[in-house]
Amino acid sequence: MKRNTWQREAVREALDGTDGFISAQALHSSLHATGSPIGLATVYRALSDLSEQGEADSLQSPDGESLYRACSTTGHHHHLICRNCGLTVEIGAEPVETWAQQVASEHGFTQAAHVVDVFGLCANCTRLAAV
Amino acid sequence: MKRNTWQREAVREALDGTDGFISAQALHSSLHATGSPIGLATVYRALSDLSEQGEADSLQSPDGESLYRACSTTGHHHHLICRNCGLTVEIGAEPVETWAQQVASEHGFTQAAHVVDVFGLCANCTRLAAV
DNA sequence: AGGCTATTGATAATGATTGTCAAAACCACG
DNA sequence: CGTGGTTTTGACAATCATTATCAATAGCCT
Repeated sequence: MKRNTWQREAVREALDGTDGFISAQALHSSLHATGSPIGLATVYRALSDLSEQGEADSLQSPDGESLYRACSTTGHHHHLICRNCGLTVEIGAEPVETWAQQVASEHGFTQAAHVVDVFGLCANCTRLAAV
Repeated sequence: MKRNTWQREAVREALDGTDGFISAQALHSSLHATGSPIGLATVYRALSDLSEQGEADSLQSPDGESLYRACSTTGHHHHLICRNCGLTVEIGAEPVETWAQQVASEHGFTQAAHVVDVFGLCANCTRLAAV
């Protein structure tokens, strides 16, 4: 059975209060900074639970870390991420969904899953970078 | 200056002779299996070099390993990968390219890059899995 | 309240990747 | 064909994120 603990709740809230993606390590530090004695292993467990239950999304940073994010929509969606400031926009991707399915079946593949993330510079960072 | 060594050549050839993506570790084992005394660190270095020079593509497997592949086309393309046997098909993704650009600009993002990979089970593995 | 069991957390273990550094290999050049 | 200066190699240690271990704790049901 699934039990409710303050630790899990703390992780959920910390995620909610964070803009963009954050690593398990960073989230743990952040919690410690606010005085929470939560353990690192617990943060990892809570995050992978949340991710499994669809309450959080996860992706891998270019250098191999797993990053997590609390997502407002529970359905399937993708992300548009500013590579400079981390700002993240949730985006639907209907055209991509159908395209992925089609390409997969064209080649005889089944159980197609896909990784689709768009990295760029948000309007703000674009302006700053132009200077 | 960049020097040519048989080790670098060996890594390049091993990559060429491999279907689909392969991890640095696996490539190293594979080389050892053929009698090559090449060192693990060297394989890592050679792979990251090849990847930087655009002679190889790299991506991260769902469990965080870095995988490499020699790609036939040097242009921009994506991959359809069998998550069981590693079989890989290079796919163009025109619809996705335009979609990504469009979504990015809709949100004021510039310099949009994207990660698009489709994982599934190839026809063969699908059949095996059905048993 | 009592008991059963899931969860926690400190720490060890794992596993991929990168750093270190002396020895060996490469590449002009004479 | 040697020689010298540098790059590259490779064995091994170090790092870093993540996962496993396991006794102690804390939830939840009755």
